[in-house]
Amino acid sequence: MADRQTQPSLDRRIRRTQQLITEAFLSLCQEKDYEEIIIKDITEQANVNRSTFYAHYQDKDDLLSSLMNDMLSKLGSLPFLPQDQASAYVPDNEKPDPYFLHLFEHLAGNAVFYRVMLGRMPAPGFADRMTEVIRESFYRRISAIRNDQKLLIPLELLLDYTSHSTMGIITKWLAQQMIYSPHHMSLQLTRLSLLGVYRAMGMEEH
Amino acid sequence: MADRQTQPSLDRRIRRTQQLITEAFLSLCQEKDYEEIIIKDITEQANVNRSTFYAHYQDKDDLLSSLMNDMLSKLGSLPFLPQDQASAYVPDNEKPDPYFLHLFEHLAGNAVFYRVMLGRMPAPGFADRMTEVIRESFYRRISAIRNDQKLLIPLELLLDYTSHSTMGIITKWLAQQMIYSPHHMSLQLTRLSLLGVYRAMGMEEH
DNA sequence: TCGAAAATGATGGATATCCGACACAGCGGG
DNA sequence: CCCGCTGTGTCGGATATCCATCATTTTCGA
Repeated sequence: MADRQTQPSLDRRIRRTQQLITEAFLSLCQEKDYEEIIIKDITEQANVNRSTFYAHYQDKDDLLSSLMNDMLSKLGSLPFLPQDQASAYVPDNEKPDPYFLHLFEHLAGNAVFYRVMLGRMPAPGFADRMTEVIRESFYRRISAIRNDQKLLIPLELLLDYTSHSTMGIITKWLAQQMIYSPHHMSLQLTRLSLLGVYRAMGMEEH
Repeated sequence: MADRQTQPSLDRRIRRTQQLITEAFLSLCQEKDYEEIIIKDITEQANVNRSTFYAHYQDKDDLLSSLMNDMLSKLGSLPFLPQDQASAYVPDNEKPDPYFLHLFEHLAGNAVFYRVMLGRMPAPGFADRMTEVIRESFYRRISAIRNDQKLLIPLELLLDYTSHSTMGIITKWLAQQMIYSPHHMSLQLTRLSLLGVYRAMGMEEH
C-alpha cells in the first residue's frame, strides 16, 4: 500500500474509493477530535461499505499514516523548474521562484489536509516531518547549483533557517484561509529570499 | 429505469455512478451545446467506464430525459407543510408559505440542473412541463382546502396566473445567480400571494 | 462491576464496474 | 471513392465493492 501513488495504472475504482475515504476522513477531522472518529463514521460519510474500508486500510491509524506519507512524498517531489521550461531559474524580483509556486499551488490544492494536520489536530510529528521534507528539497536545490564553492553561511544553518521560515509562512497562510493567492505568496517568498538567502546559496541575481 | 427514484434500497454504487454521470453531464452542458456533447466526454468527465454509462442509460437523450423526469417528479412531490408540523398553513406576512420554501430550497439544491434546463440549453419543453408541474401542485393545494365553495376567479385562470408568475420569478432568480436566499424568495412570493391570490383561493388570512 | 449496545474485524456470495477488444458507423481529407 | 480516425454499441472476463452476517472487542450507563 505504501507505493500507491506510484502505480499509474491503478484501477479508477480504487482511486475513487480512496478519494472518498480521504475526503470523508478529513471532513470529520475538521469537526471532531481524532480519537472520537470511528471507522463507521468515515464509511458513512464516504458512502462506502465498511468492508471496503478494510480492503484499503488496516485501521484508522493506517489511513492517517498513509495520507501523511502520500502527501509528504508529493511535497518532496515538487519540481524546481516551471512546467514548460527546462532552463535554470534566475532569481527575479518580479517572477516567483517556480519551486515556491509549485509549493503553494500544491498546498492550496490540498488545503484541507494541511490545515487539519498543522492546525486542528495536530498530527504528531507531522509538522516536523514536513519541515524536514522542505529542508531536503532546499538541500537538493543547493546541491544542484553548488559543487565546490564554499557557502557564505554554514549549510546546516542555512537549511534550518529557510525551512523553518518557510514553514512559518505556510502555517500562517493556511490559518488565515489563504487570503493571498499561491502566486502572491510565492512571489513574496522569492523576494524575501532575494534579500539574502539566494545570495547565501550562491545564486546569481537577475 | 423509470422508477429509479422510488427504489429506496438501490445499491449505493448505482446511486453514486448516476450522480457522477449526472454531474459530469450538467457540467458539460454549461460549457458546450447539447449536440456537441458526446458520450465519451461524459464518461471521461465522470471518470466512469463507458460501458458503465450504457449499463444505466441507453444514450445521451435517455440520460437527459431521465434527469428531467426525475427532477420534475421531485418538484411535483414537494410537501405543502413544514417538515416538523402537521397543521394547516395560515397565510402570514412574516412567515413564508412552506410550499414556497420547499420549492426554493429544492431549486437551490439543484440550481445547476435548473439553470441549464431553463437557461443555457434550453431543453425542449422543459419549461412548459415544469410550469405544468407547479400548476398541478397549486391545483392539489386548492383541492385540499376547497370542496364546495365557489372561487372568486375561474380556477383555470387562477392556476395559469399563479404558475406562470411563479415560473417567471424562478427563472429570473436563477439567472441572477440566486442572490436572494430561498427563505427570502419564498417570503416575497408569500407576500405577493397575500395581495390577492390566497384570497382568490379562499384562504383565511392571519 | 455488569450487561447491553455499539463498534470492529473478518467472511462468503452477489453484483456493479472495470478493462480491453471488436464490429460498425460517421466524418473529413486526399 | 478510399482510407484513417474517432465515436459508438456491445461483449466476455476480471475485480472492486456491495450486503448481510457472525464472533469478538470496546464502550457506556446503571
